[in-house]
Amino acid sequence: MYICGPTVYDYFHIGNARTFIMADIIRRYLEYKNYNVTYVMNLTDIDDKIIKKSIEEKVPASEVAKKYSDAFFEDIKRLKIKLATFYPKATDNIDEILRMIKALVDGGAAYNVDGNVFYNVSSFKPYGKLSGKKIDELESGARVEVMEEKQDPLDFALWKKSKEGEPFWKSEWGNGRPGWHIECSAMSCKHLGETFDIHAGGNDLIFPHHENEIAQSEAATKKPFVKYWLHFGFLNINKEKMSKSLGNFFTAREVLAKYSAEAIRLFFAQAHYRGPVDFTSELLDSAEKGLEKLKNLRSAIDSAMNKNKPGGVDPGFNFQHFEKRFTDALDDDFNTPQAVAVIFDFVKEANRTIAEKENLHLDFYIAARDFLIKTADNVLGIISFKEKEVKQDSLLENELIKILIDIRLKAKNEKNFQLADDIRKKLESLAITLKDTKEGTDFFKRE
RNA sequence: GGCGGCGUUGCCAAGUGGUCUAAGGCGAAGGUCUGCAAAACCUUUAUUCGUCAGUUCGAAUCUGACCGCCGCCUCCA
Repeated sequence: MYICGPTVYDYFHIGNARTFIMADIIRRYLEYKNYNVTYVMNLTDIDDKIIKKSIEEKVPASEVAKKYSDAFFEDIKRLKIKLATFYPKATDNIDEILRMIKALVDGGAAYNVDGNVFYNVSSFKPYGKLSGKKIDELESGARVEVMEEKQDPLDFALWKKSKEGEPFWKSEWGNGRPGWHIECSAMSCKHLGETFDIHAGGNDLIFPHHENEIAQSEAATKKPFVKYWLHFGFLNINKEKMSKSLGNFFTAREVLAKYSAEAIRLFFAQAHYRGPVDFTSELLDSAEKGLEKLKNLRSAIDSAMNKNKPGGVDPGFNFQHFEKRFTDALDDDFNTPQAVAVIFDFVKEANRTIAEKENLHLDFYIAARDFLIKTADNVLGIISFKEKEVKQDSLLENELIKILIDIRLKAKNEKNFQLADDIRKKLESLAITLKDTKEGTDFFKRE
C-alpha cells in the first residue's frame, strides 16, 4: 500500500491529517484482517517550495527538509498514526529515479531538451484513464503554462535542470533534480514492485499526479501499476477546500493544542473517507463529547476488573454479533461511520447490561475490554487501553485519595454534606472525579 | 467550457430498489437512580430524504429536467 506523503516545506495542516488518519485506519483494518501490509509513504524532500523556503530563510534546502520532516514525525505520532514500513525520501532515491527516467527515455516515452527531461504524454495512449479526461479536451481547455522547451503543454518534467545556486544531482542529462511525479513511481516500485495493490492519496492528486504516475510506471514496466486507487475527500472550511494556497488552514499541531488525537480521529472516522468534511470547532467539541461515553465505559470496565471479584453472572452477551457488524461495515468500502455506530451501539448495550445485572462475571468485563481493544483501539485508534505506567508517586497518591474518600464517607454518614461536597469539588479541581455507587465510591483520574 | 462529486432531522452523518414510519454522534425535553452531583439507564426529538416530473406492485435509493453547493482541469492531501 502506497500513500503520497508530504512535501516537507512546512507543518502539515489538519486537512493533510485527514488523509493520513483515514489511510492509517484502513491500514490498521487490513492488519486486523491479517493482511501483511507493507505501508509506504514518501517524503518529498526536494522541490520548488523547499528551495523557495530555503532562499527565504537563508538556510540550505536540506535543512528546511530536515526541520519539517522532523515536525512531520512528531505530528503523526501525536495523532496516533502508526509508523509506515518505509518512508523513502526523494533525495535518497536519486539512482532509482534516474534509472526509471532512463528507461522512459530509451523507450521513447520521454525526451531531453537541454538538460530538462519531459514525459511525452501523447506517447501513452491510455493517458487520462484514471481521471476520465481526454487528451484533446485537456489541450483545448489548457490553462497549462506553456514552457517553450516542451513539445506539448501537457508534457511534464521528469528531470529539472538546476538553476544557479540550487541543489543538484548529477545525471547523464546534466545537473538537476527529479520532478515530483517520477518520485512516487520510482519509490513505489522500489518497495512494492511493479504492480501493487493499493495506492492512496488526496482527491486533488488524481489529476495530474496519479495520472502521471500511471503513465510513467506503465510505460517503464509495461505492467499494470496499481490495482485499487483510494482517494480521500477534502477538508473544507466554510465549504471551501482547506489549502495552503488559500491560506484558510489550521496546522495539525494547532488543532492538537486544543483537541485530543482521539477526538480528531473520531471526527474523521464519523464521515466516509471519500466525501468532503466541513471543519468546525463545534464538530470537534461534539466528537470530544462523544468520546466521553467511550472513556466512561472504559473506566467502568477498569474499576470492575481491579476489584477482581470472583464468581458472578454470565449475561450471555453476544460479542461476536458486534464484531461481525463492525467488520461488515468496514468490509463495505471502509465504511468507518457505520463502524463507529457499531462501537456506540456496543457501548450502550454494555452499559445496559452493567446497569441491569448486579453481579457480573469478570469474564464479561474481560471480553468487553478485548472487544474495544480490537476495534476502537487497534483499528480506529479512538481510545487507548494501553497499560499506563504506574508511577511510584501515583501509588502513594492513590492511597491518599482513598483516605479522603473514607473521610468523605464519614462526613456523608454524619450528613455533613458540605464537607463531603467540598472534598469532591477539590479533588475534581485536581482532575480526580469521584463517583458514588451502591458498592462504594470509585475515583477516576482524567488524562 | 470539459470532467467529477454533493444536497437526509436543530447540527454532523450513515443508508443507494422492499427489513427505512431512515443507523450512530452532538444538542434538546421528560423520567429512574442519588442527600446532591457525576455517570449510567428508560422515553421523546425526520411518515420524511433539494424541487418537479417519470419508471416500478414498491424509490431517500433508478431516469429526466431544474435549483443550490463544491472539487479537478495550474503547485496542492
